[in-house]
Amino acid sequence: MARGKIQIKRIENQTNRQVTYSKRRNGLFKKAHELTVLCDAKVSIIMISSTQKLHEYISPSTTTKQVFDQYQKAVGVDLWQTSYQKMQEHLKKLKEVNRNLKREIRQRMGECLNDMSYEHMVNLIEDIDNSLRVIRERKYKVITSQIETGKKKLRNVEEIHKKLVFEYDARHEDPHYGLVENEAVDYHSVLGFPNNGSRTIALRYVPNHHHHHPSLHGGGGCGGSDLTTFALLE
Amino acid sequence: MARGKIQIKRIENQTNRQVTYSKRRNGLFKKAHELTVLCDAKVSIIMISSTQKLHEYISPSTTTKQVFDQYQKAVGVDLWQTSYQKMQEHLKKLKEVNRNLKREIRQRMGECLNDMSYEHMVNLIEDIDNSLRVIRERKYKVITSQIETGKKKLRNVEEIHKKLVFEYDARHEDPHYGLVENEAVDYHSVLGFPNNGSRTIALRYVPNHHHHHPSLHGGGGCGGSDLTTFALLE
DNA sequence: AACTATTTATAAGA
DNA sequence: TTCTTATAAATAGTT
Repeated sequence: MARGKIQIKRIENQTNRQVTYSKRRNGLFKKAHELTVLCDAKVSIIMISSTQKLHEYISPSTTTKQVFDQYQKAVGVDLWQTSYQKMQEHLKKLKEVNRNLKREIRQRMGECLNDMSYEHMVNLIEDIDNSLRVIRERKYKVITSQIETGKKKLRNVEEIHKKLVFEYDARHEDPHYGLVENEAVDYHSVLGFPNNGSRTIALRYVPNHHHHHPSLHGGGGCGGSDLTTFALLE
Repeated sequence: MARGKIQIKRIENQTNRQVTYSKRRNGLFKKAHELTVLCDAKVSIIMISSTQKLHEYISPSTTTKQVFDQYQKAVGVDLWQTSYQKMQEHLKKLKEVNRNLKREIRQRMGECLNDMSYEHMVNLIEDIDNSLRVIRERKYKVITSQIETGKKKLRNVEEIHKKLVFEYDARHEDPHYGLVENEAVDYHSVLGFPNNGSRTIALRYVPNHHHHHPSLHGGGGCGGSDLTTFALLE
């Protein structure tokens, strides 16, 4: 607007364009500020240059966030306002639910009974009583099944033991009996016990040593590392 | 900037202010658009007048939301991004807490016991048992206090009844005794019972009719609306 | 909303 | 970037 009129169209020379951007940006911001003061208005300007640089003007009496919020309220466009509000409502509901759950637990634990009606108390007692019965039944079942498992495992051990004794006796009657190699018995897989039981019984039995006769009643020559262990029920 | 220089300060005359607002707003938007075209830039202007009216300019190549998003990314400052994230974390935590509370309740109600350890189950039973004891004690207390209150009220009624019988007998011995008007006894206030008890006993006693002798054993002449009622304990 | 005297913004050059 | 300056554009006050 000086030294010659210009066409309003993209300035192709990049340097020129940037200079003009800078000059006119200042002009725009100055005008915006004058408008702010003269007319008691609020102005927010955000500019992004062709090189993606960002500049902003905001009236001194406000903040960009405030203007954003007002814009949203006025235009109604869903920038994020609604999702924000929905979130807050969700939060509120969750808190409410939470409070109720906590109250229920407290009541079930015998607290906060002062403001409870007599009828409600009777119902609560009946309810808890039923629950207790259910849980005790469950506990009973667990115990029963554990005992059952224990019995089976015991029977297994006894059977193996019997076999071993039988073989032992047979060998004593006939020294040539049973000199078979690789006769190892995998107790662990037979019993289905884990290796790492916390309480174990060591049976001094060395199954897989060549040129050795198995001995149930333990010879001193058996190293500790060869002990076969049986986990017991905890 | 024409026909005289002006000071950049608030225009007090409202009409002038609004005219200037309108003119300069157009000027600003025009400049913004020229900048957009000349410099290949993106400009967002939001203006709020002193009368809270909102106007905006946005470069044709973009949208206000896009500019907002870019602004947030660039400025990064706490417009709402962080508060949004904080909210989401809060929400997540609440949901987690909620889930745990619900699980606890379900367990206390005897559900979801399959994945509970035996020890945990024993503890739970003990805990619930204690709670039940507490609640039953509480229930007992409530019953006790209600019975106590009932006894007191009963004693009151008996006393009043005795007095009435005594007065009745006295009057039969001496026909001139006790011809006193306004001898009404307010049973309700004496007993402390509410008027609207659901179960009531009607005592046919008309205390406040002039020219009538009180009769405890009810004459047919007594209208139903004059019945004095006693609320019983529910 | 239109007019216009004047101020202001700014394009081009330094 | 900043300064200068001729000139285009914006606009205050008026109609």
